[in-house]
Amino acid sequence: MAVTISDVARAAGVSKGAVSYALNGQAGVSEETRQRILGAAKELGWRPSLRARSLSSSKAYALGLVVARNPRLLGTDPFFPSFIAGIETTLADRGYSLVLTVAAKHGAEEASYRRLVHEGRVDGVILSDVRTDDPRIALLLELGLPAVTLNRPTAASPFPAVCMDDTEGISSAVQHLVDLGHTRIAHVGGTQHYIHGLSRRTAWANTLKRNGLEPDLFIEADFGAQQGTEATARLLQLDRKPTAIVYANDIMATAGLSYLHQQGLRVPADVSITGYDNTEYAQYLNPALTSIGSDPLLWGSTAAQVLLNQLEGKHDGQDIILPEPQLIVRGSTAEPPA
Amino acid sequence: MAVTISDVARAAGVSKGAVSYALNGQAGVSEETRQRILGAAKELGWRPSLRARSLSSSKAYALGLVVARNPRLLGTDPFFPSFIAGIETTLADRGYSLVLTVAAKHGAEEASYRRLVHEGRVDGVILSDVRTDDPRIALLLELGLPAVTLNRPTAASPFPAVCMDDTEGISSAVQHLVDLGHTRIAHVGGTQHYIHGLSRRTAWANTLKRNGLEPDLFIEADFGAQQGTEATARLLQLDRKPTAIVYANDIMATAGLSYLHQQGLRVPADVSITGYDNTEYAQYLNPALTSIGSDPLLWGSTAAQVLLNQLEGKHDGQDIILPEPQLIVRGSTAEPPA
DNA sequence: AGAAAGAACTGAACCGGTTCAGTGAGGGAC
DNA sequence: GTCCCTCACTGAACCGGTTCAGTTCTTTCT
Repeated sequence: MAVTISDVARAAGVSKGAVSYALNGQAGVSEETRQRILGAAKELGWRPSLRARSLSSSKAYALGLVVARNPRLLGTDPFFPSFIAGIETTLADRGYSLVLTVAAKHGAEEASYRRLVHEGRVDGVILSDVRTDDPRIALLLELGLPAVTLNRPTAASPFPAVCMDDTEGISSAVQHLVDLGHTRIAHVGGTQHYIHGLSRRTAWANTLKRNGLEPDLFIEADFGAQQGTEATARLLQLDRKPTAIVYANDIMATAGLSYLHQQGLRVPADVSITGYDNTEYAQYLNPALTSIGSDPLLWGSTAAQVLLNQLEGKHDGQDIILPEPQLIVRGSTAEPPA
Repeated sequence: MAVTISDVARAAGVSKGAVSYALNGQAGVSEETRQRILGAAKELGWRPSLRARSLSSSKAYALGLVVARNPRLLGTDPFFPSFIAGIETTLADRGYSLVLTVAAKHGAEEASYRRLVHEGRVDGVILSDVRTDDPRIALLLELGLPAVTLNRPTAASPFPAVCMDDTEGISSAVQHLVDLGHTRIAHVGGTQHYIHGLSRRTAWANTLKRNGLEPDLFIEADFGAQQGTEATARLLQLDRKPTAIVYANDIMATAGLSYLHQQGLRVPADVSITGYDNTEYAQYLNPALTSIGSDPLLWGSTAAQVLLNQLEGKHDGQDIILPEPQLIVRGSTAEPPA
């Protein structure tokens, strides 16, 4: 079969233990012997068995990601594929793997984390889609599972966070609209239960207030196309109709755009709109969508790095702040109608 | 620490071996004893250690998926997230996990498969994005790694395939256009190197021939927006300009639509277009995009099932044929200009 | 010079399962 | 009554690493 540690030990004329020490860079072997052992290992083409290692060291050499989304809607979101790719760029280098779980139903999420722990599949998890008072924080603590969170949770969390603040992006979108002369700027927010839903709304509101405008045109939706349409419809029924709508993501903006067209409104002549995510198709919409472009790839690779460092006791516990997503102005924003 | 097989054996008054037999439903214990053992296990809350099992049984209890895509473009594709969710629905039920790998660079793909095998991370892999004469078939054979392929490869493959034929969808799109009166129907294809790129082109060509039309308006692109735009531009420069364009996916169609608008052409009044995938945003384009809707979720869950059955020796080797994706007619197709 | 400390390495236990050879009891055939 | 077979189960080896308690030899300190 495959070559084992015993083969290497025999070839190098030492004991199994010595080989283990040499491999892991631990004390207990002289530099000379270490080289001889590593030489023999190389010659024999030895790769230590991950399974044996896992068993004796109680480590999985893998990280987990639990995605709690309706599978049918998952394809909508441009975030995850890139984010996962980012995680992978880090893991591949470090000999770790990613175990991915999709929790469709609500109760399935907690069960997924429990299963990952009980089966010892992973050494830690990356917590995305953090919610206000996220119950998973307590769950992970109970399970004793190390983690890193995307953005700092509102609930007290002992885990390091990797933050990509959406404030600046949203603020500059709103400011951009104010500068164009808009005074009735609405926000179609995502689920406020998610901290990124909430923070986008807050950024929108704060920027309006800074400009002496009232942040009263708000409707909560769920980041999905359907509710994006409905929210847009409700805004149009108001007495105080908006001349600009800041959507919390591109898909809602896209659905809103479609609805506005159906109602005979021109974008941006009658209504300006902005999205968030800078989805690839955003630039091909008619008109091209002004959006805010984040960097999920960087977010993923950084989160994985922080978690691995944490596992190795090398992380200082500080949150990592990533560059803020930037506004990308395109054709969907213009001066308000006279 | 956690309760082990020895604890259960002691509690039930039998040996470790007996517990193992009882757990795995093997012969060697009487029904009475089996019940007693299972009872004791339940009482103690015993969960057999995946790691120990993996080591002694040489199995990983996990499947692998290697995605070879440029990470930046990965977010574009609505296929993978849903597909992965489908895989998960099957795996979660069977106690397996999914190990996901993203291979950014070209050489990284082979390395990924090798690593999964050498580290014993997975018991089998799902092969997506199958290419003509796909070199991975030989690689997997060399590595002795079981697999299932999405659609039947052109190269001889001993692996079972789970097929979702794109022929009918494309055919009915072309037929739909012919029925509307179009005679110059172009195809902007995806990479022909992928079997789904090739088969869509073939379906387009065959349907035209069946209707006595010449399939001469073909341009190969790479399934990406940029090349979708360029291909559209080239089609418009031809003497024999198309009045309809069948794109191999939605993102190219979307980019094409944008370009047509820029050129002052109206869709569908001047040019009809169709996509493929039925991305969520397709219905929100202006005009809404006629597309072909596949079912990645079903594809994923079925592929995982077939592979697991295969691993347990329960699969008969037959290919599985899934329902064909269907045409969804929307506003982007109409009669050709007079 | 003698004691103590440290470095280099060995041997065996251990992680928690699976599996196989072996044992003893019970039953059926002749 | 004897032989043989089957069934139910045990004990130990095994998977391939990690880790800890010892052993031996060298160095350092007083």
